[in-house]
Amino acid sequence: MPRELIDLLWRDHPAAPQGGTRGPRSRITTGAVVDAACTLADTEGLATVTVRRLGEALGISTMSVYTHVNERDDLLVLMADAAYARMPLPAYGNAGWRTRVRQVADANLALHLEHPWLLEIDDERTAFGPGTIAKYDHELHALDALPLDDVARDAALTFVLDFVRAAARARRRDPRADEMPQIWARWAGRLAGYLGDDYPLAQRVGGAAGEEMNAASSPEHAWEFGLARVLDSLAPAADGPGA
Amino acid sequence: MPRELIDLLWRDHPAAPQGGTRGPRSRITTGAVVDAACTLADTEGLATVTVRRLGEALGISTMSVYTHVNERDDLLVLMADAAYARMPLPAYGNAGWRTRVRQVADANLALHLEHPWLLEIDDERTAFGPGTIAKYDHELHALDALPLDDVARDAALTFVLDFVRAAARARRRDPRADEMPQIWARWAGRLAGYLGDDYPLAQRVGGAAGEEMNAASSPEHAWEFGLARVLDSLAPAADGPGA
DNA sequence: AGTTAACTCTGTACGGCGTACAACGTAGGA
DNA sequence: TCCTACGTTGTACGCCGTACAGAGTTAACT
Repeated sequence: MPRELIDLLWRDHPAAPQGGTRGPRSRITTGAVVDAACTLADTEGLATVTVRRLGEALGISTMSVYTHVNERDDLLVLMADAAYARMPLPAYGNAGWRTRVRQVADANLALHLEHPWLLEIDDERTAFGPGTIAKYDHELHALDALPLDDVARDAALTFVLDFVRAAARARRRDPRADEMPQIWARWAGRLAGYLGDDYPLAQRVGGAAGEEMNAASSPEHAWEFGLARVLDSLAPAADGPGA
Repeated sequence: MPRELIDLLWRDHPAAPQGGTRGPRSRITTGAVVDAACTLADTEGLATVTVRRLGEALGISTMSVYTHVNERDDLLVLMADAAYARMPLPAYGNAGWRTRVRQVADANLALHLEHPWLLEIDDERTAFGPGTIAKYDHELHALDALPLDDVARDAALTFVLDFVRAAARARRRDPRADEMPQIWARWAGRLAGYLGDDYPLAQRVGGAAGEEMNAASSPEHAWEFGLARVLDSLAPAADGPGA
């Protein structure tokens, strides 16, 4: 089944090619492969989503995976689109643009916290998937009330989503997090020796930011700080170019 | 020479351990390994920076690389810190905060365009390197004139730099760029068939954004759009919390 | 009904990767 | 002089993605 990626992305669409009828029916669908890959990535990280482990999880041989997916890079695109497709896209009702944009930002943050591996997938071809397009359309409508032309509307949405991605990246649990206390214990003294009294501002601010990061409340603080600024930055457009 | 990463990062500092004097002098320094890795990444991409290729480029055996660097992940940290260390950090003079922040943003954009592989390195331990700390200190001073406490100042700088990283990521040349025209030629018709008249907003805006992206002037436009918004979003702080 | 062609499934194999380990060579300190 | 710390290297192991060829299965065609 060497169907092209575009047809695999749209495999649930009525117009999608279904492949010939000859030969044995495959025991597994492309959708099942993608789902298995997603749950594997959710539970053990994207790095463990190897073709071999995926075949094992599905109860098929390693090479059989390639019956349903052309190559690993394609699989990553399918995974990302599947994750986007599963996002709830609640109607905005008569909410104002601030509420709408905040809703979009919250939904995307939740998405990336639930599927951190999405941050590691950066393939332009994802843009042509049905889930991605549906999400894009829905999120563009959050900006309906703002007087932006098409290009500016796309740029504004990108601006918001890039902020969310950066916030999600900062919140992501470092795979080295378990060792960091020991590492820090070994490093702190030596680093202090190297630094001495140099860079007092960096030392003070960095120390404060580091403590804040362990304060548990920090991520929410940084999120609110940034999101408020993002919203403010879009506000002038709402009041016309003269504001 | 199994020195710890922290000591390798600060290898040029007078207080850094130099290792014993016994045995043959190594023909190559850690700095040379890092430099070779950076130029290799600049010219052929980070994926080609393998231990084997690095040894080849340096004229030493594969395993000799491990004499100067503990593991590949450590090498990436050293590379990132080296890139930061090489950034020019010009004095701000009496420029206002807007000029300063713009200068910081421009410098970081230039850095990421010159070394796109920096976007692929995301290791918290980089924060403890001398180049990274010097850069951090310098950039924090760009915000001197803004009435921000330490935690907010760090958050504001992160906000700016995250925007720059996202912009650089968008400008980065996709490794699949060469094939995209052919891919698109094969996909365009089928995608139109799948989409039909659905998602008219997404189709219109996406089309406009896509055309704009081929307009060569687009990246500068998006950059100016976003940067202006980032600066505006910091402005209220300058006028006090009441504004 | 028999043949053919399309299709799934699988095992083997190749060239890559990071790196553990042991052997060997080389130099200063005792 | 011998010891010992250190640099250098080759081999080997367990991963990875995937090309390829063969075997088994089924519907369509003659």
